Amino acid sequence: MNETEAASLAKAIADECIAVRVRLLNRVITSLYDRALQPLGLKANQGIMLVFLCMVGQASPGEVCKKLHMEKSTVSRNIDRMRKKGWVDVASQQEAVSQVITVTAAGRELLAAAHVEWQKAQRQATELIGADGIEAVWTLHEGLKKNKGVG
Amino acid sequence: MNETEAASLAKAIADECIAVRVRLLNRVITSLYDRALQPLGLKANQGIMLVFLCMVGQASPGEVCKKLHMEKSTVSRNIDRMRKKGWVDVASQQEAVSQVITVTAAGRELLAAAHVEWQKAQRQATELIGADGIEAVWTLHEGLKKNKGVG
DNA sequence: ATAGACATGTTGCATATACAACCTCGAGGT
DNA sequence: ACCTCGAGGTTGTATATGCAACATGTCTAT
Repeated sequence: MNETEAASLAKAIADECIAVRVRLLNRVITSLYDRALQPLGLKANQGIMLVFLCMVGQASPGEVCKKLHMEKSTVSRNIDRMRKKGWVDVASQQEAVSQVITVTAAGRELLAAAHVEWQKAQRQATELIGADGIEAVWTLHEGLKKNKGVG
Repeated sequence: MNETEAASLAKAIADECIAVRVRLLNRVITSLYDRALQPLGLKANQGIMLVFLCMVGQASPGEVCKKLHMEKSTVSRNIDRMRKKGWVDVASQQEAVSQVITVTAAGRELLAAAHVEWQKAQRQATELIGADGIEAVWTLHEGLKKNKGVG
């Protein structure tokens, strides 16, 4: 395989690859939200987890994994960080295997503060990808909900 | 802010948030490619960089950053890992600030091997998101190319 | 000339992600 | 009663990501 062959093969991959585009989109979008939330010491991912937990009231780590399609070790360590910051409580239910995560009052206050910053990022993201982009994101998300059962 | 207020605020965010959906999509899609490329010791991101470098022949780290919209520290460390594995060469041009990265013969062989595995992941991803999903991804990518100048 | 701005990379730190290995506990089967 | 198995979490290791700080070399304005 010489340089010319490699170049044309590479171009074929680059022209078609879904992962290239999805990962690029992820980096661009995530950076908008990370920067907006930075003053609160919150990253996009923990923000997403906080929103999910506030929404459902309480959940086990396993439920967070399933709904957000995050790896269990990621969830485990993120919950630990959030617990250390006082945003959530983790209770090992007596006689039960699974834990129960609840959001503290401080966590709810953080959610309220994050909402303001989130709106800024959401506005920037909307401007960046446009109405067509929004619709495209929703199309993709609906497909995943159908095929993966994610939240 | 009590639990009820937090729950409805959280639901409003979850229902609209672009980052939630983009990040979820990224995790799902990336895992398909990571698993397919795993036998080669290659992760999706280094695969993307390898494809880009093969396609253009040679590039500086800065050019990789711009085209792939990756942070310069990410590129710096990834190039270093790829150099250690013998996939690329890095030459500090004499009298020049910027470096020149080229793909080695081993790197081109890896590209050829990765192409086979890539096809598997690409097929899985296509099945997962469907024709509508493909079109949506392309819509989003075209928008980013227009607004961000990415490759 | 020389000082300061700028471009280019590297390194430190923290979080995010994922696979693998491990631990613990409860549920069934024998 | 005991043993295995599986579900649920934690920890180890590695890569990915991004901000901040730093190092270095170039270029420009004075």
